[in-house]
Amino acid sequence: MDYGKERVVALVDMDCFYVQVEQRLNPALKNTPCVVAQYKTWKGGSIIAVSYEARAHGVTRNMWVDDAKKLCPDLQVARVRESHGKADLTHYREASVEVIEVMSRFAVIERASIDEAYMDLTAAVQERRKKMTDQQIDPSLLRTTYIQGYPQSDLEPFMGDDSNQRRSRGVEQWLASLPAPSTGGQSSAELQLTVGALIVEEMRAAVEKHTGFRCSAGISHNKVLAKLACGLNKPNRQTVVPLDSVTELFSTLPIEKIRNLGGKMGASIKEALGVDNMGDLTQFSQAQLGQHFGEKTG
DNA sequence: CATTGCTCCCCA
DNA sequence: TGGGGAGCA
Repeated sequence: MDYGKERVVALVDMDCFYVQVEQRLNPALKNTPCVVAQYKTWKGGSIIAVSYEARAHGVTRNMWVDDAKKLCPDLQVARVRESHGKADLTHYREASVEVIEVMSRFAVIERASIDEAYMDLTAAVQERRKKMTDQQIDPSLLRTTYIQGYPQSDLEPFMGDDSNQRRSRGVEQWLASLPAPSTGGQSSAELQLTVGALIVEEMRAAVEKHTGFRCSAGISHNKVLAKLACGLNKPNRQTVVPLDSVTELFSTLPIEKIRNLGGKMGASIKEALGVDNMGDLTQFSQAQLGQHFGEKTG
């Protein structure tokens, strides 16, 4: 039973979604340090979404607006609509529906929150592969894709640190390592992920075209890895996490970075087993985890 | 009062 | 059915 390679799963996450909604409404906010805040009376209100320009100044979610202005004096503030004295998020929910509608053209969507959705792309990948016959995949179709673990530096000893050049070399190396799509009946797991990434590139382009909103995405073999992948390169980028990259990725990954292990659960695992990294966990057997839920990661 | 709001899950 | 805990944004 080759474990966990059979599906292609993606997570799409809108970049600072509430900010983008406000920026579409008021274009003067585009490309500026700005936040969305709720309530006004206490310390200027609390911040619930932050543009990347504002993040560069150290502004974070949950900060008071008055404190954020100290870090970023020309910060612009959009306010959440209030009705009956409560924050009213219907505005953002409606924008979320727009996004979901576009994404649903490509696959069945599982809405995870107002700005995140999972999708199982396994069937869509099989369909797409039938149409692809034996063509090679052109790297220009993976314009915003990162392959975790690539470029392998031993193959690329003199690589600079220009980030798009590195990204691009990684994709080229990865594509070169794939078996030819036409050989054999069923494709490798790696090829499936690549075709998944192709579909997600197209989906994200369609979302931006029809809604104006940008997003990031992760593509892997299960929801936990897709979620982790999505966070590796933001904003407006997507990341493939192949199973072979997981060992290295986990070797330095704090347990609380894994979805559902960010709270007491993760803390209790650390204490009970005396470990810090996901990599340290692999030496324990399934039996030790049986007490709790059964999400596997590979 | 000073995160807040939402969602999922479990249990009475 | 609703409250409370947990996790997340």
